Amino acid sequence: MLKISKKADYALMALQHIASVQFGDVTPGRVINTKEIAEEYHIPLELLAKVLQALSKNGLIESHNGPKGGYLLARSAGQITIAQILESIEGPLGLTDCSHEKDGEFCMQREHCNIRTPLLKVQDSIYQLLNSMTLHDMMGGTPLITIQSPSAQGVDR
Amino acid sequence: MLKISKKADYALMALQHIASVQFGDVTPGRVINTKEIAEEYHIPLELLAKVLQALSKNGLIESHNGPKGGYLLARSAGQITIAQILESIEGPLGLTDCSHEKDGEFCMQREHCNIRTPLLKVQDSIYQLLNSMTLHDMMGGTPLITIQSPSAQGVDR
DNA sequence: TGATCGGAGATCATTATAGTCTCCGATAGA
DNA sequence: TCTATCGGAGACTATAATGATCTCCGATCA
Repeated sequence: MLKISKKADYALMALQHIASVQFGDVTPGRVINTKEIAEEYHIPLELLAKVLQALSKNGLIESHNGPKGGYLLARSAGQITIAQILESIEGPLGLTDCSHEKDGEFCMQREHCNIRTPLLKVQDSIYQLLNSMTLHDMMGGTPLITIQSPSAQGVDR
Repeated sequence: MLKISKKADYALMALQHIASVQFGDVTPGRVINTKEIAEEYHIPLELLAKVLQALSKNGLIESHNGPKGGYLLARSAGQITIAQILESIEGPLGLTDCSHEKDGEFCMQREHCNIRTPLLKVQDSIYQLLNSMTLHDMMGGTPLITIQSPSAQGVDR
C-alpha cells in the first residue's frame, strides 16, 4: 500500500545523482544529461526523459539545450524536499479522491462520510513528514525522523 | 500521490460505522450486516462484501453467519490501528517494490541504488504514524498528531 | 425447511502505469 | 553555416491494478 510510482522512483534517483555530482568533489558544477543517468541506474532512457522534463517544468532542475547540455539543480539540495519531488511527478498528495475536491464536486459518500476529517489529518501529517526531508538529507546523511502522537497506543503487529 | 484505494476507503468507513454502532449509545452490541453499511454510505454491496471478508480474514472483525448475522469488531476500537486496516486491504506498506524484497529478488537499480535507505526511513515514519492512530481516534476525537524532524528546513510550497 | 446471512471464485470494464516511437527546436562546436 | 547532440512534446501501445458484477456455496436461525 501507498506505493510510489516507478517514475517518482526514477525522479528521486536522478535528483540524488545530479545533486551528488553537482555538489560533489570530483566534477562540481558539471551538467548531467539524461543518458548518463539512464545508463548508470538502468532506467529506460525515454521514460527518464519524461521524468526530468516534469522536474524541469516544476522548477526543481534547470535544463540546458544543445550539445553538452543537460540538467542542473535549480536550487540547493537542502531546499528541495521529498514532497516537492513526488508532487512534481505524481501530483498533489491526497489519500482520497475528496482530498482536493472543489466546491462543485462531491462524492456519493460525502453526505454521511465519517472518515474525511481524520484522513485529512493523517494526510497532513504525512505531508509534513515528506516536506521536512530534503534531497540533502537523502545524500549520505541519516536524518532522524521521529513521530510524536498523543493517541499512540503502542499497539504491536 | 499516495492515494489509498476505494476498497481501503470503504474499509475505513465500514469499520467506523461498526464501531460507532457497537459502542454507541443507541443499540450497543448490535450485529451489523453488509447491506446496512452499503446503503448508508452508497457503497456497491458486493464490493463492500469483499472488503468486509478481507477484514474478517485479518482478524479485525468477526463474522456471524445466518439470518440476523453480520459483523462485530474483533477487539476494541482503540486496539485497531489505521495501519492494520489499510494493510488488511492493500497489503503491507511499501513505498517501493524493493521494500519487501526477499533475498532471492532484486531490482535492476539495486546495484547503484542511492535512495533505498532514505526511503525506508520515510516509510518507517509513515508506518509509525498510521500505527499510532486508531479507529477510536477516528471517531469524533481530534487526535493531535505532530511531526518532529531535525532535518526540517521550513520550506513552504 | 426456507429465507437470510457471509464465503469464495470467476469474470468484466475501466483506469493507471510503464514503456516506446517519432518528430521538433535549441545550441555548441567544427 | 552545417551538423551532431541535446532537451521538449505528442501520440501510441502493452500490461497491470482497480472497481465492480455475477454466480454459487455453506451456515444458521426462525
